[in-house]
Amino acid sequence: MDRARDGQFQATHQAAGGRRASGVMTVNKLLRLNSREKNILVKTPIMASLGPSALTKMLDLATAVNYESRDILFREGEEAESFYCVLSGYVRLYRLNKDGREADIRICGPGDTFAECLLYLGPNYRYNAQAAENVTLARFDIARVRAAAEQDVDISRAIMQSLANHLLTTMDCVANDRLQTAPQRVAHFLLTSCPKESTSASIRLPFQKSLLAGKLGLAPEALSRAFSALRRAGVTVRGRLIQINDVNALKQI
Amino acid sequence: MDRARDGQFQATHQAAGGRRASGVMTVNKLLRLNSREKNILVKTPIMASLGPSALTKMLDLATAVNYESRDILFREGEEAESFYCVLSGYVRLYRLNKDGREADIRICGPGDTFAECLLYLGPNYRYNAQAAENVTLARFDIARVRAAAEQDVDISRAIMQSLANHLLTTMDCVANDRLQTAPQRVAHFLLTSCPKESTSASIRLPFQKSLLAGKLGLAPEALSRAFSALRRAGVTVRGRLIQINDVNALKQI
DNA sequence: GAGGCGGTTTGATTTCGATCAAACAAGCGC
DNA sequence: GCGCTTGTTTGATCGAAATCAAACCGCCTC
Repeated sequence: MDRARDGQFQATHQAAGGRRASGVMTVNKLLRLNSREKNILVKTPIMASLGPSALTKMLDLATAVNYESRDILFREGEEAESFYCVLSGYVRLYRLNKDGREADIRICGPGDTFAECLLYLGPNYRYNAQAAENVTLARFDIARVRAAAEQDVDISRAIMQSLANHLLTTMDCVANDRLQTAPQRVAHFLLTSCPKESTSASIRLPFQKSLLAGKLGLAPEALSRAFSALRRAGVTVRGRLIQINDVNALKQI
Repeated sequence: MDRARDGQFQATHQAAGGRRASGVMTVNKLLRLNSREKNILVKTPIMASLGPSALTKMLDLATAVNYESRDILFREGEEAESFYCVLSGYVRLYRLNKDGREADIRICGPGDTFAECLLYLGPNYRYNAQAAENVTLARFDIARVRAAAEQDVDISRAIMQSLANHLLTTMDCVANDRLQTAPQRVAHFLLTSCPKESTSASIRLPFQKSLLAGKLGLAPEALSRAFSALRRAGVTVRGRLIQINDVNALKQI
């Protein structure tokens, strides 16, 4: 269970993210996945559709990495060696403008794959990636997976599905940014988090509110105000716990 | 050259877009591509990487369609039978909110492919598509191309490259929307339209300003004001003609 | 050349969310 | 449980762009 059982350490190019305040070099160990991690990985969308032989190939190519909260996984412009699949925790993908302001492009949680678009594109990462909390990731070498995809249609089909999904999700994001106000975005997010066909629900946010704010393209203050605007629609917030009294009222926002 | 030489008409499901004020049923003819159209198509990114046999297969699957300005190609929620590649003209992909307000998600010009993500996803279109001017498109049957991609790695690789490109472009769009002001977006657009390594340039917009506004997520008025804000950076606008005196000044915006 | 039409610009106003600052709450380590 | 750190809320203000309205302009038709 505990990754520390294995003494195999390996220096990586992510020096920036690998140091903690304590001065101890942390994680960035490259290991085969343990069985718990494999169990998670095989259930992710990108793996679930693979046949047995393709699945084995991909599992063989996967290594496990841990990052601590706020570690930088990679930066925009760096040469892209790997893409990733989140096993636990959350990762922020974001851009910087030239004043240093950040904007989140996507928040990746368990089961999400990111940077896999570089399998078929230029050699550099196109955005920054940072651990939003302690995370465990499956890492895949881009060149090797590219080769595997050429051999195995299952793999390339899985990648295409993943790309197509991300594309639609990202297009949704553009449309939502351009069409919806802050309370509407929050309402929409809550509705997608509700079990289908329920009239009321109670949700626990899977991450910090500031991360949700970034995901929705809002400042944290704006998210907070959006929540309080939703009180009149029967939404009660206490910490990460959110009570939705009337799902239909939320849909009217 | 003239498509009208051929009398083959065919009723399609796009009844909405097929009628003109004159009462004459227009276009929506499904034809093999003529040689001029083929020449354009084979140079598009999605076709250019194909080997000879894959190229032949795809050309065999392509039909040509014309739409007039403002015709609706398809609507969100409709069953998706085809995806498209633009041969000439421009197409808007957009979403509606429940008040009926529209937001553009993407503007597709010559060489651009759209809705190809549905090859690997649900059966319905996820946004609306409208001809922004008279357009000629290559239409591909989704089911047939899906089958062809299973057979031919060239084809599936080309689709993946297209998907990966759109994904990155769309992520850029999210980041730009969230990080850049109106003048910055316009400056960025102009810079991408300039020939590389030039100190000054003169550009002709390929489409109406109102379309550019939508592409940049702005109201037409906001685009107009952004242009006038760029005057101090040496940008002169007369109709569709744009004179950029100092490319480097634009980069500082 | 006169009109008409669609697109663009300009002006005035409003709205929404960002930003700054400060109060507040909640964990968490000790 | 205490105190610090970090995240969240609240308030006040500012700024950017949307909206509404009207003027303007270029282009096409007749």
